[in-house]
Amino acid sequence: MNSFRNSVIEDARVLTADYLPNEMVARDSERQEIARNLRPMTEDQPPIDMLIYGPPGTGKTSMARYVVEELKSKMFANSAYVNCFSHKSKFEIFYEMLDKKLTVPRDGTSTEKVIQLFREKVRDSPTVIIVDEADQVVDDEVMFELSKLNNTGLIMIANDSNVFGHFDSRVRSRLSGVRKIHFRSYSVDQIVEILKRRREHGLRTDSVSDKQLKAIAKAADGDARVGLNSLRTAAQESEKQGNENITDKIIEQSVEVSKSRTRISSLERLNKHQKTVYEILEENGRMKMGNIYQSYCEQIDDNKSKRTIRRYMNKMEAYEVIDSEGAKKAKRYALAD
DNA sequence: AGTCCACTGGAACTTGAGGAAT
DNA sequence: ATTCCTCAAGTTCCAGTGGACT
Repeated sequence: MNSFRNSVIEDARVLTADYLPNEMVARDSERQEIARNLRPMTEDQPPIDMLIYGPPGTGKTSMARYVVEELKSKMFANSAYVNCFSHKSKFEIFYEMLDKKLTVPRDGTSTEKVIQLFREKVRDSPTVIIVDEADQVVDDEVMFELSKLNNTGLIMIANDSNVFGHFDSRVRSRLSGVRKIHFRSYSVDQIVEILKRRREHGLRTDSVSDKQLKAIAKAADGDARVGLNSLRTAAQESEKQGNENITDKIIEQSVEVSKSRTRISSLERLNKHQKTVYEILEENGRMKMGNIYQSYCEQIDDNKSKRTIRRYMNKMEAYEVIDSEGAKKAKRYALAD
């Protein structure tokens, strides 16, 4: 790829959060549990469906992909991945999981047809379906259809464990056998370990010290993605400056850059109404619902109903953009820290 | 300890866009 | 061209709950 000798970076791909490492740090029991639930597939039996949940940057998606790759190395199996943040509807979700795309974007193919095509695809080869950001799915039929499919295993990924709350009882009972697996935030030491392994494969080894990795890990606050982005940003910046080693100053800057970048990217996901709520909380600090909604209506012409705003806020809370404390009348909302 | 009511979240209903059927 | 159907997004309605206040 690059014929020049790089001063710091040896393999940039290794430093991205999407890179799938060949072993996962500190998630052994979770790995085993996922593998155990999929294992029946190797004996032609239906696997146990799963919900993996936990805060951002705790390795949920990576681990799911990791275990599925592991399974594929042991048997003939396929996998399908769909992220429901950008594909929310029944049509889009099934369409995304097909590998032969139809004429883009929509050629009048009905949702039923797309599901039928997916069924055909899955019929002859056992398939693990990874449904990322499953809490974005509003239509409970999707989960029903997915859980009904033969010859497939289902891994759902979400931020909180209560994603089925709004589904109807038929779907809930269908999903009642789903095994829930909790991914907790990483400790500082665990993030250091993750960063060390990436350094080993992606960087010239002595370009960044253990102590510096620890500083990055501390700032990442349990979110491995933030840690990895900080390290990559620091490495790229040093490279650009032609330095042999990453300096503390660059580390400090990169941590800031990457933290604000994550914040911005989660803010970019908010719609206009959610942004208004965000700004109100930013300005006023901790507030109760009534006051938030009142200010919101004052600031915006085409205001949505209170119920809708509350739904939006539930989402913001699941994505850790805002926080709440107390219950009922004493409940107060604020920006997440 | 009793009443009040702000807040929550489930459920049914409405709206509007866009494809399918005739 | 029109009517019908499906789907997503939002609204209206409402019962339950437990803090706040007396």
